[in-house]
Amino acid sequence: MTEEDLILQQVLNEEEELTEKQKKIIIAAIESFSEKGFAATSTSEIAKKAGVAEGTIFRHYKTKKELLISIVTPVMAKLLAPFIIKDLNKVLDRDFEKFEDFLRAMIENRKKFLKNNFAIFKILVQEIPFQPELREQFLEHIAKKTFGRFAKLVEHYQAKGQIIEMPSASAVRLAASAIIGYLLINSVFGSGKEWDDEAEIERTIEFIMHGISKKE
Amino acid sequence: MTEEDLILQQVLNEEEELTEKQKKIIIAAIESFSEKGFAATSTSEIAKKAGVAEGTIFRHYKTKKELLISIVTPVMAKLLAPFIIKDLNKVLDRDFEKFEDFLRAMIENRKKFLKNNFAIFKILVQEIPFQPELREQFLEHIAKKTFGRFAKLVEHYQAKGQIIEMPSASAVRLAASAIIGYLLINSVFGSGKEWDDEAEIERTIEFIMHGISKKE
DNA sequence: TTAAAAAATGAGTGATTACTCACTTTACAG
DNA sequence: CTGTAAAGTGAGTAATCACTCATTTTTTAA
Repeated sequence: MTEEDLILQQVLNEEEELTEKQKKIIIAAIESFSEKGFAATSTSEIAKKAGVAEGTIFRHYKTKKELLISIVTPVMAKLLAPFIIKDLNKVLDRDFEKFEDFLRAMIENRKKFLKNNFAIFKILVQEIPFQPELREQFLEHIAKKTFGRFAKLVEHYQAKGQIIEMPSASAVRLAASAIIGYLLINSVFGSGKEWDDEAEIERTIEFIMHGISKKE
Repeated sequence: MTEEDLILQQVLNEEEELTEKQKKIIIAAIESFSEKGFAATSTSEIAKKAGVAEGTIFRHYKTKKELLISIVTPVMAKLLAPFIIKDLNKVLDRDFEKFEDFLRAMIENRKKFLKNNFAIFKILVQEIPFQPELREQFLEHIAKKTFGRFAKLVEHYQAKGQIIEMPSASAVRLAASAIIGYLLINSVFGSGKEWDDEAEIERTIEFIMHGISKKE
């Protein structure tokens, strides 16, 4: 439970048996795709960066696109896995009495994930609009499975009287917008000293719960 | 005041005098860049789609990148212009008594803009991570000018007692996250019949004002 | 009507692209 | 050791890339 978040490591170790050269190819490809974009990265460049002959790439991956997909797929499958697939059901009835506490844990969890997998995440976001395979995977893994789970979670807290009545899809959208907005801005400005992270997290949670209007 | 939002038309008509062929090049380039991405689009493809010789492109634009920038720059400059540069100051003290009304107008305004300029907007978002010139322009036009104006607007409504006390930057971030989240999801699912647009707009505004917690 | 300027052309440039394949090296079971 | 399969190689492929330039067509103005 220490560093299950490092998807790169996870893929390099667990999955199938990868040769040393193959690992180097993956690492080099992630770096280049993230920096320059998929289409603007050449296979010769990846080979050079990986210290490998260009032919070696095509021994393991039939095409350049297949290399991309082999990198991005595990992120898809695990993007929200720690909470969703493993823990969400427990969370639902046991762990968090208050929705606010769930939000806090959620933000912390996804923040770590994003930090640990920023390069791969960036590739994913960049290429989804152009790669139909990726879009399908995304809809399958994220949009359907994950979103459905969150909807149920919202309904749970609605039943408890902590969340107002509205379609659960809308509630998920609104909360997710705020959290994703926080995560993205934190990933850009998080290192600056004007950014008070603790405070911003609390403001985000407070905002999701109570908005920004003055109570009277 | 009818269709000032169509940036493409605006560029093609107003700006400098463009030849017919040049207009066709711009239209073809926007289409291809939006569909396949900048790096994956070839100049020969643009020329063919525009019904123009490839050399004609390079008569007007020194490089392919210059073509990209000439397309995206006006969007930058005008992305939030209608509200910001032209109307925001008036709005500030006169038009909207309540912050909620401002939000409503804001959402409607930006929704139209996005709908009318979706292809160019997509290109902008896609290429900002890879084109330093675009990033600079973005910081100059959007991040600084626009964000500063919004911050002032928030402070105005804080002074009126309609928004709780918090750093104005944080309030802008939170409200903008909710609005942008709405706009993006609307641009994807907005055509489906499960999407009740009026209701989602109101929920978004209500969320920004009061969050999703049950009042008691 | 004409001459100069601007716009447009498309064949041609060398560089680079993703990918192939005959070959060599390495790993390992019997 | 030996044989076999997998891993790795890098020169070579045709296609495509962004871009050039000598030439032709169109526009403009006197």
